[in-house]
Amino acid sequence: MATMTAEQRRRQAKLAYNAYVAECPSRQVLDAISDKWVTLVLSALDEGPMRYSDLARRIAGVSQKMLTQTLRMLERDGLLTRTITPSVPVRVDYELTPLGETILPVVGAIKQWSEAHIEQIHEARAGYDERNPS
Amino acid sequence: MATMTAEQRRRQAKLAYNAYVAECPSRQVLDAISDKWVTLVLSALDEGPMRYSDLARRIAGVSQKMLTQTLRMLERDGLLTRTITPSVPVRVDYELTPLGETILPVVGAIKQWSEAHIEQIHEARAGYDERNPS
DNA sequence: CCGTATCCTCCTCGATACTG
DNA sequence: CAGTATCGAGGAGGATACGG
Repeated sequence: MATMTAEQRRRQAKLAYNAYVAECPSRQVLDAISDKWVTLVLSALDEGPMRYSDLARRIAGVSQKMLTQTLRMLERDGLLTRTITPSVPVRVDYELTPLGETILPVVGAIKQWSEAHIEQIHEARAGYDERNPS
Repeated sequence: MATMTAEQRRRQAKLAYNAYVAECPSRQVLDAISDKWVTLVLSALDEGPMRYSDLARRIAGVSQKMLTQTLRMLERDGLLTRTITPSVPVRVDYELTPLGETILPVVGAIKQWSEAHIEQIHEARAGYDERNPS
């Protein structure tokens, strides 16, 4: 449309850019693993398969709702499998898939960088907060 | 308190666990870089210092508010510097610090894993959604 | 040019209660 | 045991308008 105002063109560009960013693989993966409980679940399962109740106990702060939601997301993304044993009472086991295992080194890299540099970050924050009170 | 109920003990444990997780270096760093605009800003600045308006143009989808907020966070964490030149009109330049540069490989690792495996994830999602309609 | 201030909306997440 | 259903508070983030 040649008759678009500059205003309209800017909005269009913004929408297009945001759609593009949303499709970005890095963005999708980052969104997935930055979820509060995801790394905790993945790390726990790295030590072997676990039942729902094991995970709930191990990750003490999580609510039932969030644990279930997190597990469903990870199952949907193919990072873990969910196996139901229809005994009474039922038993549900979760286990990392090979794909799920391949992402652990990435999480490990983040962990390593974090532990190596968190001190510097804290110092930077303290300095900044001192220079900028309020 | 020995007179605590089981209910109270569970709440205590949950609070303690959440406080512990909040302090975790990985958590803090993950929270920082998983922000929608952070990786885009860091990547842009990897190519060299930039003015505020350069960043705004380059990252087309961001609002002024979010761009400023993101830059302040990164400055506070010591990942970039902010230099004001009090000309008229003012000029503000942003530049990565050495610390900021060291985090780029981590972001790169995420990007690499994502691009290598996003296809598998999309297939897993499609399969899951087919098996679980609704 | 580089922001701040305000308002307003959506959406996440926890708490709680209930079920096969 | 392993969830689902519902509600409500709180925060993130965009739009808009204004300021140094």
